[in-house]
Amino acid sequence: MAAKRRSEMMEETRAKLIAAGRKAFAEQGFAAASMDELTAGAGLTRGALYHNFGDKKGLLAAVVAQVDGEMAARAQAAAADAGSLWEGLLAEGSAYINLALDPEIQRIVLLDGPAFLGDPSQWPSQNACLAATRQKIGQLQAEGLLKPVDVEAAARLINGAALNAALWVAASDAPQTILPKAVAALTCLLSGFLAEGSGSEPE
Amino acid sequence: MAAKRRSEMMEETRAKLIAAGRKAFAEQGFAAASMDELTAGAGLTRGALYHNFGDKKGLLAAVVAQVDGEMAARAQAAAADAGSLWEGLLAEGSAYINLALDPEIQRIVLLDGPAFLGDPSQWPSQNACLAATRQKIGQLQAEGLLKPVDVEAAARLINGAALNAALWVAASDAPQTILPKAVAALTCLLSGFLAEGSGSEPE
DNA sequence: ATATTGTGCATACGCTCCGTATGTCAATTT
DNA sequence: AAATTGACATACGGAGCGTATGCACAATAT
Repeated sequence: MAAKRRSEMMEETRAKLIAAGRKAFAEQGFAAASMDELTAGAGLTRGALYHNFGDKKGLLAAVVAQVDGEMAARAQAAAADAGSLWEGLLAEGSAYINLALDPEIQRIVLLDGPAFLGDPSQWPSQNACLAATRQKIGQLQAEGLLKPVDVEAAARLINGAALNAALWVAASDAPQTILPKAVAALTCLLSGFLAEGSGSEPE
Repeated sequence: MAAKRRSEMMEETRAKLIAAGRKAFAEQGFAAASMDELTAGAGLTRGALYHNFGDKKGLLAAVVAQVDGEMAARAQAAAADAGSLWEGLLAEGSAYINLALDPEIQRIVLLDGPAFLGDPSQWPSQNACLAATRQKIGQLQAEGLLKPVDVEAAARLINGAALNAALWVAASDAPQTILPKAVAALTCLLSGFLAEGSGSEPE
């Protein structure tokens, strides 16, 4: 392996720490994860961690930002091949439920994130998922397909409903049987935003 | 003060610990709260705590159960003087948003609760709030006013949407101006559950 | 090329906190 | 009244976080 510049080394250790943190936080939860174990697993010590991220919560923030970005990408992908904008919103909604079934996402982003970093809308990563939903709703509203509700409020409600549904599905005995129920209920809920004679309603 | 029986003393110390825990968890969060300080504030030691609640999470569970019960009572009260069952559901929904604005409820029940005790539906307190919503939805559905969605799913979605909206409202700069927006959006969402020609739609 | 400075990270230390094991004294039992 | 139970306090050990300090190497200066 060729010699590396200092900045490259720095980025590499950051990446290693984030990867190790992601694994540890997902498996044990943020509170129970030990910084000593975590860093040792990455071939480093706590010194590197405090130098790069300030403190334990700093690493959590970095991990959350990474996972959040991946979530947004996956949700966008799910909504990409939808016929209409409205179907795109529905697809994105059910994609959120599916995303939240991922234990890693659930633990890190949905449970520990809000508990230790506070409200998601104030995270440095600025919650890419929420931004995507906001944008879709804005478009739909501009086309007159939705009732005139506050865009931000609608996005928050949708995301909140989806992630809570996912927590329920994930904690149940037979996730695969009640997952469709959750998606159906979410679709139902979303139809409440539709303007009266928009013509976009399913059948 | 007259002498007390042993069981009465026991209940009294439990109550004192729960009260102290409730205060400490609300002000500092569960993770940051010190059991030594907490118990000392109640004129006791950690010995009493471990004897009565097993461990730190045991106390959290007890506190959550208490607050959860109060939440359900307040939500029921808000929905009590509604004209119709449907309006009752709407009132309950906006009541949840208002409840979640309470910093104590937010911190203990909505943030630390799920993070440290897991999914609310599996709490020993069995989430009285959720049960109330479930029951209202069941009634409405029996009367044919709602689309045939899964009752549990609908209840989870509604509660999730409401609490997330509240987190958003609470973290904002001007809560009082965006609170009505959140309530309006929730009302909108809920109307998605209404059956087509139910006649219960507002105007 | 040698010296110097700065930086990335490791090591060492103190402090706090949790959980358990043990002790103690009052209340109940017989 | 002696014994036993149980509620709570005290004492102990271990672990973890954050900081202060040290070290080695890279980057720049001369």
